[in-house]
Amino acid sequence: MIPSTPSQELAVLQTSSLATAIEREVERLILSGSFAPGERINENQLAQKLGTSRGPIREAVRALEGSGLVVSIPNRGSFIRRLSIEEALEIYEVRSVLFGLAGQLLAMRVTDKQIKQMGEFVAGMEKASRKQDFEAYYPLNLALHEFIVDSAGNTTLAQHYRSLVKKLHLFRARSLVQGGGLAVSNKEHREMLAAIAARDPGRAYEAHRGHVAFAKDRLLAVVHAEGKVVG
Amino acid sequence: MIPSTPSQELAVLQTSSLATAIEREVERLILSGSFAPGERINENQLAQKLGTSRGPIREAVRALEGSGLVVSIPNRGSFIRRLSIEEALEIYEVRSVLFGLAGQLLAMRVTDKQIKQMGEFVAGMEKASRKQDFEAYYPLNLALHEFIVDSAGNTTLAQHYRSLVKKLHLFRARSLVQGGGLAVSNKEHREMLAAIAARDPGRAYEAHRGHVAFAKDRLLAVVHAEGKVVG
DNA sequence: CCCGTGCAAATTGTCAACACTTTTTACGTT
DNA sequence: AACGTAAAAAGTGTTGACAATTTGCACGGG
Repeated sequence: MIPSTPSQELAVLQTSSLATAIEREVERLILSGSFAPGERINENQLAQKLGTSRGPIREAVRALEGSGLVVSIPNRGSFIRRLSIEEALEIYEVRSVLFGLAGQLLAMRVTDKQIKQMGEFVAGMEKASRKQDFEAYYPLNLALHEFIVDSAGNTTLAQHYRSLVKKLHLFRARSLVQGGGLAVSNKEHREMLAAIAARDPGRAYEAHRGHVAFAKDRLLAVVHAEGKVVG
Repeated sequence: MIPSTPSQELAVLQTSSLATAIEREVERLILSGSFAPGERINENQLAQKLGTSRGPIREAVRALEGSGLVVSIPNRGSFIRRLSIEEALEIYEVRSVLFGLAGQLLAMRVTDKQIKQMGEFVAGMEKASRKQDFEAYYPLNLALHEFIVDSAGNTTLAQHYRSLVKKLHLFRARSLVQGGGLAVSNKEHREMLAAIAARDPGRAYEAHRGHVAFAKDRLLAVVHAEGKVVG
């Protein structure tokens, strides 16, 4: 048989279903902010926009509800979840131990090549930090975190970690997340790298857990400061 | 308006939808073993059995896919997930730090009444253990774990923890999970309780994390022993 | 006897229509 | 003008039907 060369869109449909493709698209719309927290998802409107019917839309929304990005109220509709500061802090707590575990597991199995790769990420962030280049910093930071979680060798851990990170995107004040300065964060990255390079699981756990826990503290500090100004 | 007294089944439908009710029912069927791992979920058959149509069934299955109890293959159907020993061990790793966090958080907020309640659970298990009464032991053990996770004051943590426990039910050899004896487990429970009662977060984290980690080790030991006998 | 081919049954994927609920709008009363 | 009420519009919940794909099975060739 002659192998066909379908469009990339159709290629996706071969391994997943239409509902899954819709789920990814809606998730993208939510995480990018196109769908604002609290906003209702209009099934008819979305179906028309994506050139499909309501059936697959409802399946996709149901899946998103399970991942916590959407809440459904019977006979009322599905709404983009609104994340309170308390919930955001809760998520940080859970995320911190998961990231700690990722560091611990990575320390036990890391290769020299992976250490080198991590070093490049950290060095790149330090460079961006010195130049106050936030645009360059952000993707590198994301890449380092993804790299650590993916390299830990525990897909369950990676799935739950990613789920938490996605949920955090719903937090209205997520632009504040980097509040507290890049220099402090870089220092923590250095300690993480050192612990991994030393292949010390306990030290790596603490360094990674602490990194997220400190980020939580920084967020809390910013929110508190904001609250005092506003109220 | 006169409040109606609908059947319990309909009462559920008021707060959730038919798809959610179906999701719960199918989840129950899976966790109870009525649906065996690897088995396909026949949409028509299930719809007829539950007196509904395929629409809500598909929504429910889609949600279960998100929680990892079901895997869907396009044009083939949805299957009860089969959990390998490697995946089970992965889950234990994640569960251990989550339970550790639960213990840590509980130690920081526990009331005297809660300490007393925990003590009763532990005492009950010790009693059941002495009598080798597994039937009495199991629900008490479950209750203690649920109590700890629910009392930690972090719903995100509780949700993810429960999701992991449900997934572990898919493991074919879950009957082996208690392998290693109840006495050892009770000793760990005592240490957990002592750490909570002392309101020592660090000690509580270690005691709780260790409890699940040891359970993982015991499972691993049993599986290894079994493997040697078989192969 | 084994294997591939092709038809038939079963099953999933998708859609459009209908029933029911909620929300909005218009209207009349106070 | 404000409020309550009722009709109309909009939207969700559910169903049955049709299309497309996969699976099971009989048949015939090697």
